Amino acid sequence: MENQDVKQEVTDKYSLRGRVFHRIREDILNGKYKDHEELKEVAIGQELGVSRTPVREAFRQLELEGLIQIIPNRGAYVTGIKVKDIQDIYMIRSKLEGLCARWACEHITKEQLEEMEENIYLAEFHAARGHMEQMAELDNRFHNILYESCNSKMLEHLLKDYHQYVWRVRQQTLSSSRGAVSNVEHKFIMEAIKENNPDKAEELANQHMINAYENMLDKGLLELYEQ
Amino acid sequence: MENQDVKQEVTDKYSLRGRVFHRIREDILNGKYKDHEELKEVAIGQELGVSRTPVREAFRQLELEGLIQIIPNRGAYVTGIKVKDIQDIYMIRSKLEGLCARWACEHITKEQLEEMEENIYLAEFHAARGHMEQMAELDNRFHNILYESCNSKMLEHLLKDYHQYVWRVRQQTLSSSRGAVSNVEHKFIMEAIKENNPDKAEELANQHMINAYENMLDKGLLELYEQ
DNA sequence: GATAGTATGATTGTATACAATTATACGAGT
DNA sequence: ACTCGTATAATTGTATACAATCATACTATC
Repeated sequence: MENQDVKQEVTDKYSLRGRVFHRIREDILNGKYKDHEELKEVAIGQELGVSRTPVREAFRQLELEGLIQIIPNRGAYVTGIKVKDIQDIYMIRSKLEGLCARWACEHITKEQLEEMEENIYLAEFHAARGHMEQMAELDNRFHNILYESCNSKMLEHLLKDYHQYVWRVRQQTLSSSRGAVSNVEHKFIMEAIKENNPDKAEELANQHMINAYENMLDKGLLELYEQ
Repeated sequence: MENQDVKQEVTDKYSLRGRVFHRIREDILNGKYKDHEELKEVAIGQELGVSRTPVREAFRQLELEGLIQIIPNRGAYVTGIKVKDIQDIYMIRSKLEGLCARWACEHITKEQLEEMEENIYLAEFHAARGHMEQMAELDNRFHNILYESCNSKMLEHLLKDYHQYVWRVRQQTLSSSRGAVSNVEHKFIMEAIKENNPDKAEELANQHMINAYENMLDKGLLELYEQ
């Protein structure tokens, strides 16, 4: 099954459709294409140097991810990131990361635990020096390890999706002072998993998300996405 | 935004792609296409009387839903329903239906509450007479009302997806004696929402899913999907 | 007989051509 | 001036043609 992801990456890298899909996805998430903007097949095809076919296939996928809305015989329109959606995702993730941490207690491998410890150790180093970019990357990686350690492809896939979705906001959040605090929370979560305490791990992961969310609110970071 | 769903239905009904998508989806979920079976574009196109283009677009969507796996330049292979996936989904849904019920306390409309009451009342009637088909439909509808009442398009969409995914299993479960019990649980959930008690509503919805899951295990209904 | 290499056929990936639908502009009628 | 209808342009929906890739079978070589 890990195979599938590898294959997927290969697809995305070498097929035009995959490249178009990821490119448009990025452009929407990064704000190049604004809310309600119309995406035209030929225009995007020309911009990327491909025909309409791979563009259309990419559109179908983007629609299923909720990033665009396709109206039959009319066109594809960007569905921008809504503040409400981000809020909802944080609450949903709160529950699911809790579940993920709970399952991780039983299924995490020695290698994954070691990588977590290394991750946290490294993050302490970079936090002390204010290396924001590295912090963001390490945070990213910590959560991905957690997702992979729960032994559920379903949950892993779901959480990775949401994680991606709020990536931009998250990066800004971590660029604030929360980086160090967040890392300490990671440490507690890891320790709970290590001592195989599912209730504690769940509760901590739960709270970790809520803290991140409230920090975001406090800092007014969501206003960037106000409509 | 409710508009979007309507538009989507129109697409699915009138576009070839939408029809192909739903048809293949059904066929996979209903077991016509077995696990690991290869789906060939031309064959399916001929069977449905369309060209490869709409079939390919449908494939891309099915891949994103995880129902098929596309290996570049090789083909599309059915990813059958795994027992593990169903188990995971029930646990994920347990958490999310809880969250949904919690949010419903604040956001449910008078109309939705009335439809819920009617639903439960009707279900009592059919449960007493052993009308399994109606019970399944009413259960379906109850959960959909709940999803729609939480005021979160994100959560609603997610829960509806999962609900669909385990539809077959669920129907079998309800065809057993649990129908009446399940309806009583619905009643309690509704009452908790009605009296605006989020903690209680969440806990009850939570447990409702776990009960459904354990009933499924007890009855050995998952063995139908054993690989 | 086993294996490596090659040729052939099947299948997918992409581009393009044509059909259907929708939006826009223009003009006639009031 | 306004509205309705029609013509035209733009855009998407679908089908098909061609290119690239992969699987299979056959043959030559050891």
